[in-house]
Amino acid sequence: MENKEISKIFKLLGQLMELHEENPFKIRSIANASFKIDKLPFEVKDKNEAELESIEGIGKSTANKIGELLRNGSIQELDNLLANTPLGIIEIMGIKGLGPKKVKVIWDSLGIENIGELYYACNENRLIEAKGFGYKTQEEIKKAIEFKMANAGRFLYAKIENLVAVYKSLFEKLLSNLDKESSVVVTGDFRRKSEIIDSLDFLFISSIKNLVSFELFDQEVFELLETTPNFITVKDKSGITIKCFTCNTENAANILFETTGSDAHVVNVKSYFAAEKTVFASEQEIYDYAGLAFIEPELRENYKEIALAKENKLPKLIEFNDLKGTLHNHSTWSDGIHTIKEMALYCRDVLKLEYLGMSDHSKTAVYAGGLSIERILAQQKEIDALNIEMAPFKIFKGIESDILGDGSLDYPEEILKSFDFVVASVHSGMKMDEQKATERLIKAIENPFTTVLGHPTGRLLLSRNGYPLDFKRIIDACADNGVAIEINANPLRLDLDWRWHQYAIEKGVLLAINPDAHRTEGFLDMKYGVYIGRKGGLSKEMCLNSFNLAEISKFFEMKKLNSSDKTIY
DNA sequence: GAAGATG
DNA sequence: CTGCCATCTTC
Repeated sequence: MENKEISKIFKLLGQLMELHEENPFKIRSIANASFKIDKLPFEVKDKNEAELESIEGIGKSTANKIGELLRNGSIQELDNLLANTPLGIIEIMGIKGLGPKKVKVIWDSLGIENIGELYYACNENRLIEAKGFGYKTQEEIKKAIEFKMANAGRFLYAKIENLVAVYKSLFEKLLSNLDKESSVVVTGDFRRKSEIIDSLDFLFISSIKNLVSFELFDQEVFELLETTPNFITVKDKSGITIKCFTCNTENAANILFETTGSDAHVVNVKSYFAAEKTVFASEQEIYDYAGLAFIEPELRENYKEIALAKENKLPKLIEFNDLKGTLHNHSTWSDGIHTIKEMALYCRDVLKLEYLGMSDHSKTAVYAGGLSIERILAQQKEIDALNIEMAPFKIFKGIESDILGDGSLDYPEEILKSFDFVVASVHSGMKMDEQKATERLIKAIENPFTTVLGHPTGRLLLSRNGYPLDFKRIIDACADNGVAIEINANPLRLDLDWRWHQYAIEKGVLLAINPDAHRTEGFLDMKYGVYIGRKGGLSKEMCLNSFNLAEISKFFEMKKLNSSDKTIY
């Protein structure tokens, strides 16, 4: 069991204790332990109880509970609480805006025990009757429920990556019993590397007709949704839809092309066919037949890729190895769990990068350990020393500066001046309308010290919509001011959305694949940033952190040179 | 810790 | 009715 999971279980335990009004001191210690465990730089499962007890913020009883959880896979106290709490109540606690206190109020006073009832109560305007609830809260909750419903059964790419491999090998095994020559390939959303996956699609290639029936599946695990002779749809326990297509080896290329989609792409490619034809030896042949250059699966979204293929002007898509460094990362100076040195060593020795951009949180982000001016100066001293020690590897001094409500950055000019680069991002006031949010961002972009615009919309996929933006104006402003835009590589963000990459690239705006790492493993998220950049048509030439050390040093210097003859206010 | 909603 | 403060929740 990993720290993240343990932390989540303790969080739930704390919430349930609060829901059942247990001793506030005990609740505090459990909540505290949850927070601490998530931020530990080592795995709790590798330590014994005595070692755990010596961790600041974890006492004897908490250490015991961790031990119990690791031994038994459960905690008795939690099981008891769970037995006394309807499942629906626990689901309700997962809705944004509702913590244990408020959930208790609606459970007790309105008798609501599941999300359906809660939604009904919102629609009947009954929630405002409960103490602590007003019209605005009711509408927020209603929206949150609608958002949740609309996203049920959808999954982040990164969340189901392992599952895809598991199912693929399972299906391969099942099929090989029937046909030694059979093969299974992944198709659909996943093959196109969509940021959100609505269904896992597999293509079974075999000479046997009507190969797939529900008998193939473990009916304890899968629920049948739909079946036709060459197609079956099932749902697994996690709620994801799995589509299995079958074809023979002769039409495999065609069916792979069609099931990969997107539908609009397939239709558009076929419109280039001189005559209807379905037998191809490979996808390459399909594109040849249409008079188009081969189009990588992730580009097949009918977003100009066909016009580019027609002119043979498709970009050479970026690859992980094109990245020479990484910008926008956190350390123990703010809310990261590894020191600058640990982060730097990982970049240098494991990832073989040439540089690391540190950008901890700025002072307004107090909840994330944002840096006071004094601490910035101290951090920069540490970086200077590390740069001598680790040369030629380079650590750039940066900051993730909050963009305040009025669009200004978080420090006075003389401090902003001290950084090699500044990532400017919004962390507060996320409910602005399009006009206000756009003006605010443009003001931050026009700040001469802004180097990179961080996670432009603030979205968290499947959990929170970003604020609305006029993307054209934002990107145009970046082009005018020489500001790069981040592709935040955290699989939950992937923000800037790939649908805007082409426009940015056309305007000459560089995109930075930023992991936003809070620990060494966080750097690996850059893989997802690369995937989504590829989807947006990003080449290494337009990626800021594909620049080598000399190039990016020059880029930062030029930006600073330009900013020195401008003033902010 | 600040900010927004509520009472 | 207003101002002010306490509580809950999020970032």
